[in-house]
Amino acid sequence: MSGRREEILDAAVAIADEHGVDAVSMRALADRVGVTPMALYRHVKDKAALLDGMVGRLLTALLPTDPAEERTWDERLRALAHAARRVTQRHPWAAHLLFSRPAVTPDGLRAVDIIYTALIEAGVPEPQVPRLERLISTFVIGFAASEASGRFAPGAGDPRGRRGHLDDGELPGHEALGPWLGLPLDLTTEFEADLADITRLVEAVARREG
Amino acid sequence: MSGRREEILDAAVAIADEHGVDAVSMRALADRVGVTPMALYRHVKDKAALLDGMVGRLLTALLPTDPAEERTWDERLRALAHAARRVTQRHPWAAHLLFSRPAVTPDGLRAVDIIYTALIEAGVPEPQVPRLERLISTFVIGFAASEASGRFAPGAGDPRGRRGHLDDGELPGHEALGPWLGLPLDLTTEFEADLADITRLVEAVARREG
DNA sequence: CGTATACGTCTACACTGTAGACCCATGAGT
DNA sequence: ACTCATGGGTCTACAGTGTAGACGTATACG
Repeated sequence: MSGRREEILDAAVAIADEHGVDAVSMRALADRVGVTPMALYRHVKDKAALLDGMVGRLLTALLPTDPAEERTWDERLRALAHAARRVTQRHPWAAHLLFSRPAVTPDGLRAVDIIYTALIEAGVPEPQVPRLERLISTFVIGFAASEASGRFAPGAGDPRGRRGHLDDGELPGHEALGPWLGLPLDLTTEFEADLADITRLVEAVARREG
Repeated sequence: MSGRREEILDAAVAIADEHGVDAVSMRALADRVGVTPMALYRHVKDKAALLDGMVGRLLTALLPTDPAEERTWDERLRALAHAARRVTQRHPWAAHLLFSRPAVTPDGLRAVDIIYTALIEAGVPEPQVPRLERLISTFVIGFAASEASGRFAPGAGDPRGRRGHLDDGELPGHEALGPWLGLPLDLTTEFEADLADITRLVEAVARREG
């Protein structure tokens, strides 16, 4: 009940934001809270549980603050997706933790539920809804994690420099796309385009047997 | 040049497979190789570089062994996706490392190239190809990582038991889907269905302006 | 012969998570 | 008024981590 646990989790999040998640050690966290390392174990079972708790705190921030019921299903979906991306931009370390820990926290379930209701409203046949929820959340979290950890970083996709010792004939695709690779990429508009495509995917599934 | 490095990386992979990736310590690895911990640093810059090298080894296994040129673009895509999933099933620890390290290794580029050529063959307008490649690889790796780390695990999606202290009214989506949640899920056929949907997505993009 | 080069060893340091025993304030019950 | 449980905090100690730095040695090549 005591807000002490939340205090601790927030301190841990702050450390991770400032110095990276690796800087979150029990000792450093204890220092920050003004307490002995072992005292933390009264509020947190484990270091693993600590990390779980940290993402839990962020999940809360992900949910729409105002019910905002007015909008259409695809706008609600997009809003949630953008919120998720915003969180992982502010807290890059959190991105790949979202994969490890199933979203069984209340807030996690609430997020899943938003997707469920959106898909139902879109006319997706009910048996397909859970699958599409997983497809969407997987992509969104995956995109966020990729962005946060540099998988999309400049120099990853193409750069002529990178593919040093491969015969050009070995990478026909890269060769064909020469002009388009290496452009600076705007991940925000790319994310938008991806979401639009996925929205169309949902509509297609709904049409197939709605 | 020396195959020593590969020997070491393979030993590390073996340890990770047997006892989890956390069991891959420089000391444990050194023991396994029959050498002193510090000797490893002649072949590997860092622990981080060690992990990179490990996923590099797996990437090699991902690529199609025989050129297998006969097939259509979507079959080649599906084959690659399944190969990726197979790898992360055999080596669950590797899944989320794939997100951290950009695929700049030669084998990584080769995999990207397979997707590029498939998309071009599908008729996707060239400027859109890199984006769709990222969309697809993000989803595939995301699916693999989710599966490997239990995000899809039974008990994650619904279970009545889990959503203990939430008013049922708070999760209308879950309530509406009651019957369909909690079914045992067959991730292989789900993955197939997802890939089919994504194939259709690609076709739609190709149609839009092909 | 001499000298690189590749490979390996030993020692040492700062740091990690956490088990176990102990302490102290508060408040409830009898 | 006395006991007792409970929640929070402290100290010590241990086994394990990655890795910097100095030192050794055996093979291959000029």
